[in-house]
Amino acid sequence: MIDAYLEILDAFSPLQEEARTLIESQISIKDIPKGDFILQEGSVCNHIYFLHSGFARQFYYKNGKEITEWFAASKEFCFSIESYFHQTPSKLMIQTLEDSTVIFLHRDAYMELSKIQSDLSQLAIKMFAESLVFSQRRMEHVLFESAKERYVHLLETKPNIIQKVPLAHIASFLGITQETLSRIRGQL
Amino acid sequence: MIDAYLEILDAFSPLQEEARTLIESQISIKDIPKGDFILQEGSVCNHIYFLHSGFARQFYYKNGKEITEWFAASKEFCFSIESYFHQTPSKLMIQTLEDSTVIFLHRDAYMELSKIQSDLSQLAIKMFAESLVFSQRRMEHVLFESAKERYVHLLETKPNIIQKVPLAHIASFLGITQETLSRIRGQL
DNA sequence: CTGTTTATTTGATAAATATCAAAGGTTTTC
DNA sequence: GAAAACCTTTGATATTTATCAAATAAACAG
Repeated sequence: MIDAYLEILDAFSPLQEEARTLIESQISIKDIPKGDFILQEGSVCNHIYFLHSGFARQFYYKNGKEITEWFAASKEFCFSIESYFHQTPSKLMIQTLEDSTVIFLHRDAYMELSKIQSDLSQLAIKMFAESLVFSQRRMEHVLFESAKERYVHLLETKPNIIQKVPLAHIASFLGITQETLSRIRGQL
Repeated sequence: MIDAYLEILDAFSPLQEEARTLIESQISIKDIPKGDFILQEGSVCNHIYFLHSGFARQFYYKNGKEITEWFAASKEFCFSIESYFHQTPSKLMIQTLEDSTVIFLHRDAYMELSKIQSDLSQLAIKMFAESLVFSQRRMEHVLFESAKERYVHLLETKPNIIQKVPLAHIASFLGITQETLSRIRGQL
């Protein structure tokens, strides 16, 4: 399990033996049953989470409504960007939608090690850079595509999401209402 | 001029003397007259640009129309995230809207130095992390605020933009048409 | 299974924004 | 300082999406 994790990190940015050993020393693994929280509202996000298996949803409350910000599938990462970087209480929650196995990479330890081991700092740079590219692209979709186009795009990039997630969550992720999404689906 | 630049970097993430010296060795400074391009379409973005003075606009073409992605004011940074990280030809252009003085930090040299000097890698991590937080926040505005709210928010964060930038650029940045923006202004 | 909750669809209407067209304003340029 | 180019506003209408209300459909618990 850890090997698979290290391989995925290595594919991002190459890691020598030393870096791998350091990472191994700073991770922990937990099984989290369906419906439980990986990150709770109000607590500080001190880890980057990797879903070894399972499926999770990131969401927060806005005007009393749940807003889904992101879905993390198996072999993907998630964390609260703002809480992690600013060390503030998270308004974001991360909840499993299936029984999941999650690898926790501890922030402070990782940050410290990244100062003395350049493979680790390069990995951090690469990961945050890729997130930034990704975030930028999503912005473009949100600004210039219709609700229908965004839904189609989501289906293409996360085809299995439909089976796993209630419509309302997908709608809030797309920034539209549930009714609109239902009508869009009717047209396809 | 370079000192002011190093101070700003240092405020992001502390830099020892060695790191400062290395950065100084990798920057160049250019005066760029109003209307000229800091980054042209099709060329690879090999620098992070810092506007020592002046004002610039980042934009690209989508369906033949100019879309403004961002404005960089004096003492701010800009670059094409995607071109810089993926080393692909930029679809984004950066054009000055005033006579400007720009400090260029060279990518490859910086990346190499960041492997051997941890202040530099920590600076990169910090800058990209902050960009990510910022991008995330903008996403939230775009998804859940009306055109009017976004315009008001822009006025609050960049109050001098109105004097410097034609309406059409602001409208495309906000993801709305020029006519809608004109009507919003009429209501305020 | 059967009632209850939860999720999804459908309908009628309202609000926000886009589109197309044209009229006024400003700047710029020679 | 008049013509041209550019920028901004205004009007009429169309489209997209939200809102509110209700009807089905599916999942779940006892």
